[in-house]
Amino acid sequence: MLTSTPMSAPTQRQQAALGLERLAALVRAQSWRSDGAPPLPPTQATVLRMLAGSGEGLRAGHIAVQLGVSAASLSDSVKVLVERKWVRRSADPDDGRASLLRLTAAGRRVAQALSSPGQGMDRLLATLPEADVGALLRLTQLLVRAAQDQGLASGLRTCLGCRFFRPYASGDRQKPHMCALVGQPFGDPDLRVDCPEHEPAPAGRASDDARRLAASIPSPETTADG
Amino acid sequence: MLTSTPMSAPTQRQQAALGLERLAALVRAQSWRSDGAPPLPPTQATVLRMLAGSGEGLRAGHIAVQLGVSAASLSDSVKVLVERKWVRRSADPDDGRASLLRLTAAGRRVAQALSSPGQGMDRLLATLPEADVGALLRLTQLLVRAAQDQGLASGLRTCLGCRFFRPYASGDRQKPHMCALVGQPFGDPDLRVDCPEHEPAPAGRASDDARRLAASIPSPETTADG
DNA sequence: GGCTGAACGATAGGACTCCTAAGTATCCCT
DNA sequence: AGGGATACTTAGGAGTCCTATCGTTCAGCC
Repeated sequence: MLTSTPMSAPTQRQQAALGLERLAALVRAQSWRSDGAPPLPPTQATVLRMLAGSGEGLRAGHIAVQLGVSAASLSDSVKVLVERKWVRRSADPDDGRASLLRLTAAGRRVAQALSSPGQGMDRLLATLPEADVGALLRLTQLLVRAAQDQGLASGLRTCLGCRFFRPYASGDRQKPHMCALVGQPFGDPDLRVDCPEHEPAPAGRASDDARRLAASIPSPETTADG
Repeated sequence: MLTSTPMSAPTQRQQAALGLERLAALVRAQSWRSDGAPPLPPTQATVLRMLAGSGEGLRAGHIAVQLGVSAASLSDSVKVLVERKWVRRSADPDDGRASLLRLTAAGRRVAQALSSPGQGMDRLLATLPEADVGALLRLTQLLVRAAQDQGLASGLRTCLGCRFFRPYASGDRQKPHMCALVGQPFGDPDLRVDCPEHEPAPAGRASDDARRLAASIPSPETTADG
């Protein structure tokens, strides 16, 4: 009998991989149809959002690394954004070979519309209870971190992998983690994906943090209202 | 009052949205570099995996809907797969307009290599503790379900939204849910993304299930081993 | 100062993905 | 049988992404 699927029940990992892949496809597709805001191609939208989140401009290479695409690919997208007058190149004072990308006033307006509540992903996440959003945030960080470790992307400025990050160091249940830079406790919901103050941690420490964070489950307390 | 960014600290939702978007980009980029297996373009890989998971072939429209792309887009990808002799079209006995897509022997080999452990997403998920994989599975289902509700994708055969799904109906902690079709209890890790036996539930019931599942947090018991 | 190798980034050429619009064949309903 | 809806394909065009190559600049070295 040679059944096409060797096991009757696929493993949880396989199912999760399928789900994640499907979700990724939908997330990307979402960008084309964002109603209300101008329907931008997905990569362009992402670049605009990244620029909006970083006051003084970003280098092309930095963005390419964060998205896991080649410098050439990114150059394509930037070219279009420049043609549309949403992004401006300016010289990087620190490096004559590089240029800093900044939003123009028009670009800032577009970026604003993109990340306004009710747009894109935000609309999906609004359907989740708060505790789940925190859990999702933690999981995405772990996975992005894993991707980093495997050389798929590097240079992401997440709390995980930052030398100032102290997981479960505050003793506070609601805000268990600490940022050693600002000296303040914070919780899963406050984990940053692209923190301007980020400084990379030594490789060993980062993996260790990841393991500690991974072993925990967000505390049910925050769901009190069931 | 209409402030652009009301708070200096980004909300958890915005951070999660950023993380999800970044993760989606990485997930997609991953496909190009899968080492060991042939580096397939992401959409083609996804289609092959879907076909591998469904014994008797799928209709083009079904796949398009699951991926959230237009029928025309999907037709493009299928054309390439057929040219490469990995997929074969055969007549759908039930509908003369449609054709069923099936893997050829060669296609089956490729698909197998793609989903073998250690490939693609599986490698990322292997870094997570088991309980987190379960949590991720649940979250992806909720989000995919939310996407369905918003008309971004329909036709996905997830447990959520299936008329046989009974969340938290078994009383068993480890396997709290029930599938009314097979009459067996199962847990978060067993939730299906693309179940062949799926039958859609009435709209109201589905949303209700989603809410119940959303309100819960995976039980820490499954992590016993810290 | 001038040379060399590495790094940043742009361009060229090609493949893949995705869209809308329009066309063909089939199905289903009246 | 006729008419509208449905499944799918084709055509045309834009966006994304790759590798390979090139020009510029930086950093280290003579």
